[in-house]
Amino acid sequence: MARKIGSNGERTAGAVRRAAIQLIARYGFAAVSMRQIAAEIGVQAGALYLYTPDKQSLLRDIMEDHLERLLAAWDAVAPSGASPEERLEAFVRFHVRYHIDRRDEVAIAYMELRNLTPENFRTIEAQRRAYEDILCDILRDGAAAGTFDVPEPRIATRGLIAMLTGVTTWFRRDGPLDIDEIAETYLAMARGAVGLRAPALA
Amino acid sequence: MARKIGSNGERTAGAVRRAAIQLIARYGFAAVSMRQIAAEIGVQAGALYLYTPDKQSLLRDIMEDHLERLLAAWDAVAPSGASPEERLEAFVRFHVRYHIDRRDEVAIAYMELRNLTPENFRTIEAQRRAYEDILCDILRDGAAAGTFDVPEPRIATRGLIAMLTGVTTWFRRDGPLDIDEIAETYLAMARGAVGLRAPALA
DNA sequence: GTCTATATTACGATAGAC
DNA sequence: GTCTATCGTAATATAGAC
Repeated sequence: MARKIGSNGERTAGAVRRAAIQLIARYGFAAVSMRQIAAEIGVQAGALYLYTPDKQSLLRDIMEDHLERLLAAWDAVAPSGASPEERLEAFVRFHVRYHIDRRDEVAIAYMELRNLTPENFRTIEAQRRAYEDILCDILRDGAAAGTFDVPEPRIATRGLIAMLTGVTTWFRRDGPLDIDEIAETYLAMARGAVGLRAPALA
Repeated sequence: MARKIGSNGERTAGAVRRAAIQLIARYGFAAVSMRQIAAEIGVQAGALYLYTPDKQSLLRDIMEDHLERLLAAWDAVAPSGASPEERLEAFVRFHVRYHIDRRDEVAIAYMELRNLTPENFRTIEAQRRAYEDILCDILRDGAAAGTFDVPEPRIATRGLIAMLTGVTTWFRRDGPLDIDEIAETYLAMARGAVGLRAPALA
């Protein structure tokens, strides 16, 4: 969806997006009205339609941008020429940190799939699948190399991603553990789940 | 919520509940209207209010009944006097099977928490926490006995439950794997995640 | 026990003034 | 670029006939 060119419009466009993400993550797409989003940023409901053709497009754009950024962020840190074990470690640490940092978008991407039109769903689902395939390839390579014990890579992939993503439902910034400690705890579980022993120190 | 005494009412009460569960699981609580639920069972919207005082109570009752049944079902199969390892196995098999069998209720219990009033949320959250504690106690006992390697039992509990419950999002009855095979795959991952080696046969 | 009819409120989206 | 005003529709819930 095209952005308008005016001066204040740029600011408002961003504000619309941020307010929509926050409100939809908290209350759900169907429960949030365009009026609520408008009120959150201090404009009237009609003004929102300068920045989105309709409510559905707002949801699709939020999810699409999130998944594009997620895939790009992994590409930027993905280790090349590393062993499956090293790639798994990098993926777990990346996933936990990224999903905590973008909790609202993550919650929307996971919970609001059913509020997409069929056409929009296909687009988003393909992106989600591309992300899933990153981990699945790591598991397959590790199984092929004999370092992982993973008889069903697709099931293991979904199990691990569900486990890791779950952190977004309970993590609090003021909790007893910081992000790195949590990531290491999840990493130890993920390593065990694919049949790797604890690293040397233990 | 009191049930009416009439003859046809008994049947309709059950139909309301079943239709509500199915529709809310599929489209989400906020997106489903009382008219839709009524249409699904062939009555007018007004007739629903013979069986529930309002839409919110319908949601609370669905979640409350589900969690009560879940806790009762575990009590019925929970092994007594067993080792942490045996209890973990029993829990994983129970959880996977029960959550596949009651997918609609499970989806509602996990996704619609934010649509509960604060008071209803507290009730449901306490039940959810009681279920979580079952697994957490198993992990703590295993860690205390030295058979599990679980430095953070609460995090491990949430990770495992998220992993196991994820099965409800992709399982298809006509898929290549039956429920028992899937449960064994998840069991192997869960065992590894808590630091148990694969059982003898491998 | 269920219906029709309705009160009341809110929704998404658009039109036109400024 | 934003506002006010509004159109058309649909929501939850209730009242009263049958």
